[in-house]
Amino acid sequence: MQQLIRESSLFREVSAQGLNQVLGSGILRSVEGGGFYFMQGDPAAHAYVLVSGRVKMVQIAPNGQQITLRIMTPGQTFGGIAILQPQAGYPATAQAEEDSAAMAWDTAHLRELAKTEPSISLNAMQLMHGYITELQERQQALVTGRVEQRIARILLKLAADSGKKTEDGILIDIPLTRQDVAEMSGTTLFTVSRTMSEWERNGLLKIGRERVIIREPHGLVKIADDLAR
Amino acid sequence: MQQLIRESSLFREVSAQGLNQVLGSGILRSVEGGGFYFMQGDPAAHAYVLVSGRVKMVQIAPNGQQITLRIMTPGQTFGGIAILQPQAGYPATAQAEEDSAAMAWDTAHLRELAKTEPSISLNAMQLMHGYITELQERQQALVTGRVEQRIARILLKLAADSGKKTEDGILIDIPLTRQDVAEMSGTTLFTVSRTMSEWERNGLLKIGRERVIIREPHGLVKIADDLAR
DNA sequence: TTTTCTATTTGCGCCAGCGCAAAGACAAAT
DNA sequence: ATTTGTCTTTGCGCTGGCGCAAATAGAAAA
Repeated sequence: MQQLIRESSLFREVSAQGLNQVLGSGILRSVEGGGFYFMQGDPAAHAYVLVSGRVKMVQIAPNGQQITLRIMTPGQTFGGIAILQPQAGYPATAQAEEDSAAMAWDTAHLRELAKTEPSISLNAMQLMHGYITELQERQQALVTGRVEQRIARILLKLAADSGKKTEDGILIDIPLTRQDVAEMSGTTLFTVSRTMSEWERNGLLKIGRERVIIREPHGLVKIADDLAR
Repeated sequence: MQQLIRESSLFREVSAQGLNQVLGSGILRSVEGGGFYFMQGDPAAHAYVLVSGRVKMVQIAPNGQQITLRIMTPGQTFGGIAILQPQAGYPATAQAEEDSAAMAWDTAHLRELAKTEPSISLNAMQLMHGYITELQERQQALVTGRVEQRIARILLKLAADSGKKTEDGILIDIPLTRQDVAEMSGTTLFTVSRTMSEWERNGLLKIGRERVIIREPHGLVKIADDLAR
């Protein structure tokens, strides 16, 4: 657990004594599956490092449609904007997908810590930079790519993040509904189902209820990178 | 000019002596219309504050299609990620739309300055947070909204940023081609033309070559916010 | 086993928006 | 006034992907 914090994206490179302060000033929060750490727009009062479980960052559009931004695994940071004035609202909602726990630091402590440990600020910026890059890539895909490509990319990304090798291919080791994939790729449940079924017929995937195994990553990559439009 | 820097998004709230250092360590670069301050992927060596002219931030997709992220006006910061390790590449390309000039600071100086003036780090984070919010909003619009809505929003945003009141309505005070609008709203030149012509017929807009006047902002807002889909 | 609940598939119809091509309208240069 | 180059409009045809509804299939509970 200390290990996890020390290597977390927010506190890596923090000195030994700094780390003690960090550990001392954080509090542990646990949220059961389906619950929320915070909702989009809430004043950004805490930054979190996930300790156990899985947490989904989602956005909810005015019309109620959901967009899943990312699925976090232990060690990852969310709500990092809390370093700024808490007036800044959280830009997304953090929902636990299963029972989970996370360490939390409030704005005041964070700023205090950042004063003596500048790497915290840098880490936070690094994180934000990462989000920006990711968002831009996604936006690019949305504008320039076909739905098919977007789905392929999401599957590959999931495989990279939580893939496990099996004899059949790479298993995406999270319960994953077609709806989930749709929310991540900006399309509908139906289109995802049709597309993935097609891929199963071609032998690219092996799919089951809430399960995806990638048989031929290479084939997916080819689809994802295909320039033709 | 000092005025501009003092009030810029990157250096606001910096102390008087800090500001002197800032002014001393920056260099002035000018780029003629069509030229580039930097290209997407270049190592992020400098952060800039625009002094004069207009600069467009664009992304170029693998297939060559362009996405315009924002159009900067004097006082705004671009390339702010340079505070991080320059290994981080710029996430977008900065192209001058007309003859322009900008103050530039390199990574080493920035970090030095940030050490004594912590507000610089905070400003940078604030900036990044702004981008993230903007990108997320745009992504949401891309996924959930109709093309019509996206165009309406872009026009409203442009009006907010560079609108000038005239007797006919709000003039968007930048030369703006249909292609530009298309790149910002993630659609095509043709669709933009058709949509805007329609709006002109309905009296919402008055349009000309590279010119847009919003006659009834309220009508556009209604389209932009319309939940029906 | 049977029931119940939720996830998934699939047929069908539909239309928003794309892409091309050709014509028209401006603005600046000659 | 004429030319040249760029921006804009518009007709036409096409199709990817959406949305609904009904059927099917798994998994878990009873």
